[in-house]
Amino acid sequence: MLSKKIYDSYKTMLSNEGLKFTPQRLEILEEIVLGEGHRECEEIYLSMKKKGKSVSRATVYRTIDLLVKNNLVRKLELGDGRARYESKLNSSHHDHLICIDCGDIVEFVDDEIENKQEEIALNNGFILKKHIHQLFGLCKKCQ
Amino acid sequence: MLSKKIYDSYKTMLSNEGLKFTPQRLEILEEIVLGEGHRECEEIYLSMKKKGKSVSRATVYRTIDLLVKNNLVRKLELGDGRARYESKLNSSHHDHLICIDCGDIVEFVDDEIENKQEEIALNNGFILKKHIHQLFGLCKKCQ
DNA sequence: ATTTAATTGAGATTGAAATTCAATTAATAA
DNA sequence: TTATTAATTGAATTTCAATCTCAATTAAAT
Repeated sequence: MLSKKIYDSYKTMLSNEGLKFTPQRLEILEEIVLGEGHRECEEIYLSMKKKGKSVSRATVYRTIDLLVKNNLVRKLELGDGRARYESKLNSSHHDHLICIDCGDIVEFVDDEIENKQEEIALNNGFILKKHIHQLFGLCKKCQ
Repeated sequence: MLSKKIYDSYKTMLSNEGLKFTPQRLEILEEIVLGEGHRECEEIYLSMKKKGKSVSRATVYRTIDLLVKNNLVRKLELGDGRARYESKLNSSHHDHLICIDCGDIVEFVDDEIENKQEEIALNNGFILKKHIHQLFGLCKKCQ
């Protein structure tokens, strides 16, 4: 179950956007925050159906877009045409190391790289807004 | 026109893969090597048609996949659902800084980041095969 | 309780990319 | 050079994730 803090801030966020607080919207955030990370829309949708939730693919897609826009969820594009999603509420910023064989995902952060990125943007006259940094390779099991 | 060196190595590559050296395959590589970088399949296709080349979308898609697979062309996925392509023959390795407003692309390299990436992979038991590193922000004009 | 505008969901649509298959063509051998 | 053969091409079709449509439903303000 979602913590009161998250529950309330979600309600406030929706209210601020002039949107309604619906059972589907609540259950989709709940599914993402409490469930596995790095899942695609279809997996999230199927997991909810399996639990007997009344929800449609269209609403999952729409709500996830909303959550991404409001910084509650992070969208991962791994280049295979299907986006993955993970909650931003239970972990801090990180990038991803992905096994090209088994699909396993490891999270990493490197402060030096984070700083370098800012520096590079600055040196080119850019204001950095976001970045995508993904390392692809073979994990221990797959070598 | 393609240099003899590139022309010959392309022929060798195709031969090694048991593939035929066709006018379409030659002209598609020529278009990518001699034309603008960071273009999508459709742009490459239309540019060729404009020049009166006899080629189809299907062949452009198929040949580009082949060129990417053989390391002659780099594929860029910027998260908007359309892949961009650039020749790897006229420039060395680099990553990209992209303006989220005007779409302008600046290339960058940072040796320290390159090393850090290897280190991170190693520390997690991975053998690094490739990486995607994209910085998104506002360029000078768009701030 | 009523009103009103937002939301939902089944199904249709979109668009980039991949695939099909008959006609064509490159490459090898005669 | 010609014949043979297997690969290639391209128009059209298909795929698939994602988006959109619109009638029915529902949250929330009055």
